[in-house]
Amino acid sequence: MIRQYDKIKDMDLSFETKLVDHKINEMDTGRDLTQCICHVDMDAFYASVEELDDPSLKEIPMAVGGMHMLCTSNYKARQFGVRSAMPGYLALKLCPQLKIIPLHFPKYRAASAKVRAIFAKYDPSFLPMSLDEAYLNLTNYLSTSELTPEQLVQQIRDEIQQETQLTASAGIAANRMLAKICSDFNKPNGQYFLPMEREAIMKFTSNLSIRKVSGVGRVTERVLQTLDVKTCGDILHRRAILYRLLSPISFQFMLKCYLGLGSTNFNLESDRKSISVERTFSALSKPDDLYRKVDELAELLAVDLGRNQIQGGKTVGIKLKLTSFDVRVRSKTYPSYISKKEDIARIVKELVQKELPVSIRLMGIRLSSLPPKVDDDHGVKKYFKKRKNTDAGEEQPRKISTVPSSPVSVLTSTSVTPDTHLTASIAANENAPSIVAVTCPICSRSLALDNHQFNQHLDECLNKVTVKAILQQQQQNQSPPQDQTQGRSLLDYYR
DNA sequence: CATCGAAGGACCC
DNA sequence: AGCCAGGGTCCTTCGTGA
Repeated sequence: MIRQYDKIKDMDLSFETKLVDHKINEMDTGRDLTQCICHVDMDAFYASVEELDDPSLKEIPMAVGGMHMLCTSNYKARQFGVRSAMPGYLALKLCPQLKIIPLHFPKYRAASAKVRAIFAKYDPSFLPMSLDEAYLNLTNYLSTSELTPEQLVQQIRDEIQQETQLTASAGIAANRMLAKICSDFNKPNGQYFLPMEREAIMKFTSNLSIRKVSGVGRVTERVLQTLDVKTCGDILHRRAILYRLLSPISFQFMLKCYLGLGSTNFNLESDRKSISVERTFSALSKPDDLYRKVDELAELLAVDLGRNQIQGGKTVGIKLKLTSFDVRVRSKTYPSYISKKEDIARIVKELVQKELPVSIRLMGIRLSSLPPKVDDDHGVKKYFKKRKNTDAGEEQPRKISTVPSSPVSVLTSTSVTPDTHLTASIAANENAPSIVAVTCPICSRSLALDNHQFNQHLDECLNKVTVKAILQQQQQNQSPPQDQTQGRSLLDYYR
């Protein structure tokens, strides 16, 4: 798939560059710098809570979790390289004297509740992401106080420490994406303030490793690395290439990274989409053993369903991790909601049966297509919420994403072979400042212009029409372009 | 052909 | 100095009903 890149990399991408620049400009000027968002992250949360109960743990390397996997480690243990999300056996190799404490969720929940009570004082609609992490919108509070954002956040963190004896780190910035990154900057017991100003933000992102952005993991990092993109600032130089290579959604995401854009609203009305249980065990392959596991899991899931007040789900799915570590996911959707333990078990067994013979080390079962949450009000309020949601999303993740054809179609649709067409005209212009007949790829008009005029025309055209409108127009005017770029998703590069 | 369901992944905490 | 566990979300692609 790198071949796709090789093909593109030597091409003339001046048109793409223009198109992207226009898009960047649009996004840049639409920037919202009015909000003050804070991301608070408790330091080594589970481990710190355990240390509260047993202060002697502070003096030794310690981690919380199980032999299979650790959730957190204290800072003593981190000196040995013991990190969270590390299997216990490996951690013990790194640090033989490591003490591993089992999880005590009720304790963590209690500590979390105290912290959240503090958050609520400063932002009643704060957004908890997990027990130890939350976003706060401090804009309102700041408007009624003399404090600077930094002073206010210091105050919040002091309060947390007084109330719980636990320390927190925080990031303060114009949106969630930036605040999240900032909270990592002065990690244990510190905070970082990124002013809500364009210049400061652009400077910040220009040298920021792309990997710091939430949503960019190992795979994406590697793919981008092969495209010479290491920092958010690098995205600008590679914008045309990225535009050609990535899906609209991925590309939009890249531009946001470059510009330091992120969402500021917390009302993501997130009812859950699925509920599941899964367990790892020593290899099983006998059907009877598998079915017994199914019964166990179905039982657990049914209990969970009840505890979460979920009526049921229309889609029943299984996940099998083979002893080879390959993963198989299967699912089936029904017209009515499935909720009873027996029904779940029966359907799951059918799904499992089709996979036989298998030897697996993990089995998971899942219910999705859950019923919409009916929060006891009729019509009006729901309608209101919906509206609020859509108009608040002025910078939602998928703006150009609804375009079914690829962005490349802008190019491919106008003339038979637009690339050669464009480059031909430009090449001609190099030889002499002659006037060449070209077809504008945007408005589809035939033009007799020299290179400079043509570029000017492009600018005008781009300013008049939004990218979306362009694409729509192209779509209805043109026959479907034969698109040789199939895999523009990041993931495709991996194969 | 717009939609949906299924499968496969990446990623997050 | 290996990618694990368990609970999720979201994105993408493909195939199939219309």
